[in-house]
Amino acid sequence: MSRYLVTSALPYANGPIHFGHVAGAYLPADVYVRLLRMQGEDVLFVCGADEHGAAITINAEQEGVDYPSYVARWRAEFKRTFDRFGIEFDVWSGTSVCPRHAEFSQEFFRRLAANGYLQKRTTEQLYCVHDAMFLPDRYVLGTCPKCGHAPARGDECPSCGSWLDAAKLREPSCKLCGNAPELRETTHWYLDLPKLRDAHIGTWFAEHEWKSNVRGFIGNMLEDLQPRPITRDMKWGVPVPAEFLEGEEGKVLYVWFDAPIGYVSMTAELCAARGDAEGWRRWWQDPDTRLVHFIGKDNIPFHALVFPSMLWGVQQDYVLPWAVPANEFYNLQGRKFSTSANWTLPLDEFFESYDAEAARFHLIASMPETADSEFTWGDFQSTVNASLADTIGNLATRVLRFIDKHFEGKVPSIDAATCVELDRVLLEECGAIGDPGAHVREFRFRRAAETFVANAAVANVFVDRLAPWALRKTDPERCAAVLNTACEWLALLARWMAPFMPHKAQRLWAMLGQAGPVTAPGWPQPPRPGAWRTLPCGTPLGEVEGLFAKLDDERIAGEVAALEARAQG
RNA sequence: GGCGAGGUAGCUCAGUCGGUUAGAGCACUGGCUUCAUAAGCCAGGUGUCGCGGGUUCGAGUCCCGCCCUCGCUACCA
Repeated sequence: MSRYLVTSALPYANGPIHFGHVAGAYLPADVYVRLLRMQGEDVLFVCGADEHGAAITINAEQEGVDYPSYVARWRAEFKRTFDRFGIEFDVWSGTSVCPRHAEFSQEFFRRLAANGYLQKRTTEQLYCVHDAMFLPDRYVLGTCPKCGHAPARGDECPSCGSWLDAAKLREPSCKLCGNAPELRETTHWYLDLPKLRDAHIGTWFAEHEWKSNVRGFIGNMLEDLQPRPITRDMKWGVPVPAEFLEGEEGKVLYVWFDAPIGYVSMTAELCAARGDAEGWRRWWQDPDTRLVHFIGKDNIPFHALVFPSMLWGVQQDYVLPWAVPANEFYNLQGRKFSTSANWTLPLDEFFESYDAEAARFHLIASMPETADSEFTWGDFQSTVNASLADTIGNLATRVLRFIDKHFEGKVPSIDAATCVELDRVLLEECGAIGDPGAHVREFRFRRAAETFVANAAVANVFVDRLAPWALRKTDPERCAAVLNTACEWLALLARWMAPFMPHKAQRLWAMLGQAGPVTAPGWPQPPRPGAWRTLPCGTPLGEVEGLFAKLDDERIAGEVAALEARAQG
């Protein structure tokens, strides 16, 4: 048995997260974690908000809010969204409030410096006197030195598309205040990625298996790697350790340097809360740990290259990522999610009207696993109606209501010989049965969802073939045996359902008269004849209710219209 | 510009190391059934596998060229 340390990308505390983030980095991780737990693995699921960086300070100041309050608001907002989706981290924190975050981050910096993986460089950068800050390239506007187009951004000209050096823009101005910035010298530390690549990371990456998007992106980057600055001239962030400053003030670790260290410091926060201050080492410095980073594709360089380089470069026996199941992007009805263009699904309204677990399942079933994908209302309706309500929900009600009416609401009886016969029919003649969990472990979430639905469809075929409504009149014992078998299958479905839709699974479990958590018996082995039944005959069933409500066409059309209306303003 | 991914049925997509008549779901049509949330089951496909070449006994799959779509291009998360 391995130990799994699972992380989801730390959401940046500067704006709302949407379905795309959930589908890409949080929901798959939650499903993965729930499955591993049912399989008896030792798992820790870590996440928190990423709370430093220039964008946060600028927006907080524009709103006239202090930084800690600003990020606290987003931290709470994110948590609310995760709660509504049923995404349950073992620890949820934030890089500005996690107790030992600064300590860990500074320690990484010191160790990397001591091991010769940092370089100090002095460069000239544009400084805005009015805003009292060095300007990130994107905050510089000016005239493109190549094509004369204005305004061009400091990083790229929107007209000719060429890469620009902000310092070479003609007539530069600060995007925030409009004043002309001046060039000032500043000193920063750079992470020596080429050296780390040559020392170990290049080989490590080449010898490990990766998702194709990760291998493609990083493989390409490795060929032309530059040292990367990891400090900034700012107030908000983890201070550069004082002994490095030599009198200079106001330097902090670059947000992308300290953010992933949050995975470590938050693990330590959790362990400390459990009374084991050094317990984090068991997760981070024991080679039996499998470190799994769930992220969107925008985070690939950091999780598959920069952070591993840091982890290795400190020479403290940190484990390196075992898997980086990076997803692509999830769009909304043909366009990118966009807060500014109002192309969004307001979460409050969504959860007032729709079942959170149905949403979970649909996001899993349409996840951008290998290519960008999208949420469309039509697809959502199709998943809810065809897969969840018709195939799965209706299976439960057709079987259980029948039993309520004709078998006193108890699991009907079956004898050993009939078990053998019906096992054969169900398991061998009613369609292909797969293990959704096997696909989840391979990070094939869409296929896992598909397999789960297919497993439910098998039972519909079984019930139709055996036609218990006819048997009831001709052979009541056989009728009971058929319904018994259908109940057993429902119990199996409830367990298979649990990682995807934990509450629905629990309800189905209760409908079958089962006490305790549906997760308690663990993840089911693939059913084999004579080795899968668990229900004692005569168990009283619970109250039968519909698991999933169907969505009608008008309602869906209304949502599409509302989405477009919001975007029109 | 560079890099990457993709272009397969009306729609969404799956197709592993090249190997039978190219598959699934949805939608649609017909039949069966009546336990169930008007649910279920069975049956139904003439698809230039983006275009053009090439390699091969054999190409959706490999190679070359072209067209189209999208994303990324690491300093802004």
